Amino acid sequence: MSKLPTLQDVADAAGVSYATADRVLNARGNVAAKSAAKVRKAIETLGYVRDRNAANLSRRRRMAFRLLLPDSAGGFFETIRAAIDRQKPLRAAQRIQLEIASYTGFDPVALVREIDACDPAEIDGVAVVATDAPEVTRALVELRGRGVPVVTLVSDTDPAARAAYVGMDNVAAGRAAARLLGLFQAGRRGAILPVLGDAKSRDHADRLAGFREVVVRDFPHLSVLDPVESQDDPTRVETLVTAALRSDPPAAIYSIGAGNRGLVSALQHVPVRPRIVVHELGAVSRQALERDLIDAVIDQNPAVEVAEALDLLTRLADGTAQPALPADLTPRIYLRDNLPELSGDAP
Amino acid sequence: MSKLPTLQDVADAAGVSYATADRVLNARGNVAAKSAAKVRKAIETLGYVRDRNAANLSRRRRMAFRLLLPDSAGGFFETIRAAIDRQKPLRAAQRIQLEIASYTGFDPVALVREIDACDPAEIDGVAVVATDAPEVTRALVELRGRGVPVVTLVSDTDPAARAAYVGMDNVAAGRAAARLLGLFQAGRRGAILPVLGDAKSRDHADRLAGFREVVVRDFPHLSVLDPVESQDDPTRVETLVTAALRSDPPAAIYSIGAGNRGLVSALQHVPVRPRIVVHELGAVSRQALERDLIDAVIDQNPAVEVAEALDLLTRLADGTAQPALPADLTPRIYLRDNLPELSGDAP
DNA sequence: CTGAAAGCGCTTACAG
DNA sequence: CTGAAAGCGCTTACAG
Repeated sequence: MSKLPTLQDVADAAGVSYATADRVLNARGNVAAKSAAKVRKAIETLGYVRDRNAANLSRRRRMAFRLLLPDSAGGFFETIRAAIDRQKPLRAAQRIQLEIASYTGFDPVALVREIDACDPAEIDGVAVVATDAPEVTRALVELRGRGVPVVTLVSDTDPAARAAYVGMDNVAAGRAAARLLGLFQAGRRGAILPVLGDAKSRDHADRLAGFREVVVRDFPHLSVLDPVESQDDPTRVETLVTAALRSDPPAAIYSIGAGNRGLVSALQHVPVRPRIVVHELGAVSRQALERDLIDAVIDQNPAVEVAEALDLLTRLADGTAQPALPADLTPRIYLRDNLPELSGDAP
Repeated sequence: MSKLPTLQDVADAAGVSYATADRVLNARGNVAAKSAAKVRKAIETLGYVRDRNAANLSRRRRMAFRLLLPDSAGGFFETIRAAIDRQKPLRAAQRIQLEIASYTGFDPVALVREIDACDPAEIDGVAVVATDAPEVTRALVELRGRGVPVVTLVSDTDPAARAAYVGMDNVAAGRAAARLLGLFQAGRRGAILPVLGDAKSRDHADRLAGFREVVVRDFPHLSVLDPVESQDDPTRVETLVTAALRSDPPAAIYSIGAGNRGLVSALQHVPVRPRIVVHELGAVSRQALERDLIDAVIDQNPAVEVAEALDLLTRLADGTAQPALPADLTPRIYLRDNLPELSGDAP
């Protein structure tokens, strides 16, 4: 373990005081050009790297991040909430506090209220499951104007309203679903039924758009049926899918929203089931894969997304250009063969 | 930013000295049962969480990890090397030094030499691309016996020889490849050609075994041809595939090893190409996806694996049960639609 | 423009 | 069994 150089070593090598070395390291100014040059050379030759933890300690850096989530119970946002809770010990040990604030439904007014409630004196960063509404954009822009870093999580909004979007590219996810189902048909003709949660929801609309794009371009022998809408309600999903399977069974189903439980129920006693791709790896979809009731799951690892959002906020709040950990948030494709081990992760 | 409690706060609340609070926090013993109870209660009620960074600083914790890699130039291990280099600034700022040691070929003797060269006085952890050879296992067991944490990376060995394996489950990868190609055939009969690098290499053998297992069980109408072996040489791959496509073209090809460049060349002017799944997302396979020369890539995100291995070693060397970041190292499936953005990552 | 000193929240000897 | 003190590598006032 060869000793790593400290700033004191740098100062000694440069023949200046610790304080001067610190001034050039942190570009605080008020240093003679000659001294600065000497320090810079010493940093270079010694290969000095600042100890980030010591720096943060002396700075008394403590961060509090607020995560703004829709209060929808069960399902996806429950998973997000669980992922946040699982991050708390890790972040607490780094003096980073995590607060969850829930807003009712996807109500823009409620969300704006929560955004406005973020006090720059208390909150060092905000991750928000956003919506497209202009009043939300306005509120976020204003929050950023007050100096609070903002990232959108899972669901994006106007780029001007956030430093970054941490979440899946839903258009890409739809495209991938189309590619899978298209290849599964192996050139045969057929119709695909999209089961939407809500056509007005941005992520669902994006997935459908990507899906259509690829089917039309690369699988012209396939047709996309008019989507049915379930409002993410499993019972409605079951009814809709059962009806579809009875009349004129489609060759494939692309389940774009939630309600996998209903889908699975509808499939339980079908003699020949269509090819099926659904979203979100949870207890239900996982079991459905294992029982061969569906073919593939497209997932946006919520745990990784949460971790990435927090890392990003930390770097933004720090101001300094910190190196990042690698993360790939592209849509993940799970078959029954490449499932991750269970870890209390699935809702 | 409500002030987080320090150990001093705990000591005050418990009515003992800082040192005593520290003794119970760190289970150092020599504390009266009554004092210990008071401290524990104070920790509980205050919600005290130790500042890990301050602790590490005062401990002068500096770590040096050695990564033992085969010296094979180009291709996969080049990517691993690049991922390690990209981790250096991040780890250096946390006082963690990274050293790469290369051993020739996959030669067990050379690897054992490198393992034995790890001095417990200098090295706080070792990540090794291992092989199955018994002498390697022996050397690693001995290294662990000297108190050095060991994890295997990318390629595993006897479980007794390491604390954990960080890498892809190659059997699962083979299964997933079979599932994809099986579904792509949509019930039609056909033959699949496996293109191996080296049948004696553990990871290739595992992939092939998983592949066969799923084809036999779930796609009995498909047959698996005798694998051809390329020694991961692109030119050989090209020759072998060209020959196969000329005589009796298979319905699909599963490229298990390296040499994607050769595969792509062979496919360049084929009128009707087979369905194709290959391994490792790199510049070549990426472009092949985009040009629709292949259908899917199965990838084991090397950058994430390296990060995970280093995190694991840090936790092992620390001794303390540190909370971990989420990571999913299961085989990743890329189509042309869900590719990650380029980031100088691909070889 | 330059420097000496206190303090961040811990751990580690050292003394009772 | 208990406590007081120094020090980890930085940053932040404060004084020249």
